[in-house]
Amino acid sequence: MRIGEVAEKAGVSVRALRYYEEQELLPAERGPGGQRHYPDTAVARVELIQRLYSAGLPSRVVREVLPCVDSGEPDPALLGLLVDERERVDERIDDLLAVRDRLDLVIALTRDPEADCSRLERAPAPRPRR
Amino acid sequence: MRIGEVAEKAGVSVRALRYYEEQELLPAERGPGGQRHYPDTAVARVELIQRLYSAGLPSRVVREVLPCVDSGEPDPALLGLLVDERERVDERIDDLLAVRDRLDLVIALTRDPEADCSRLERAPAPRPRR
DNA sequence: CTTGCACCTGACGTTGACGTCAGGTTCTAG
DNA sequence: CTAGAACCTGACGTCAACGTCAGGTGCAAG
Repeated sequence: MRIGEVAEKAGVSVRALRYYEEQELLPAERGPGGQRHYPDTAVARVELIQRLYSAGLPSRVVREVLPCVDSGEPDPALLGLLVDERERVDERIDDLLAVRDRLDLVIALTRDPEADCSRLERAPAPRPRR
Repeated sequence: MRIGEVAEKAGVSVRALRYYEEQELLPAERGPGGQRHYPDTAVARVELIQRLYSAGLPSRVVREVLPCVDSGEPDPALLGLLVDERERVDERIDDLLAVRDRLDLVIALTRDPEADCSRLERAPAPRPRR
């Protein structure tokens, strides 16, 4: 596949794909004219990259864990890093759930000001930050 | 409370609090010497701001919905915006859950290469991006 | 062959959420 | 009263993940 097709299928810009290559997140073969050529698996890899970014993993970490996470190949040297990041993702999930609950509460109150506001507590017991 | 105490309790920098005031996210009273003074509720508000940022809400949206979300005061004009953002938060949660599952899989494989890898599918059926 | 779109390589611009530094002021402990 | 910590206001720096522009090349169609 050429770059434009990958970009469209993965829902990202062409620029982003060139950036990923530069960052060594997504290698590309080159045709005789210098054009990039990608295997079909590239689309899924881009989607994974996007999810990792969306999960808030810093680019350095993405670069380190990507080969391992993408292929499923275990790498004992990365275990600690993987566990740490899993922990952070978990915390973020809790944050997001709290925000969602908060939004739900306000939405419910907006739709029906007499709604049962007691089901959701005011503040969902924040945990210590970094 | 003075700015340093709020910063410590909320786990953010003093600079961040001044930035929040500048962005009209967190107003501050001023003492005679020009020093900022915050009510006790400021700590919770800062934590909420952090969570909203962490949830990926753009600053413009945070600025708009913060008063309403913080106080719980309903504002019908914001209903659409709130619902939209709730939707986006939901999508991010799904992303994070997928990433966590992925990390769990690799961690399990690293710890025990003979583990049951079939329980988690290779790709958790990505939904269309923005 | 040429038109036109997709692609190429630099290289500079952008945005958000602060970090950091300079140079001065205010507050608090002894 | 005085030292030092905590605070103040600019103002410039930073970093990631691209956007955008300029100027040139590759490739499939008619």
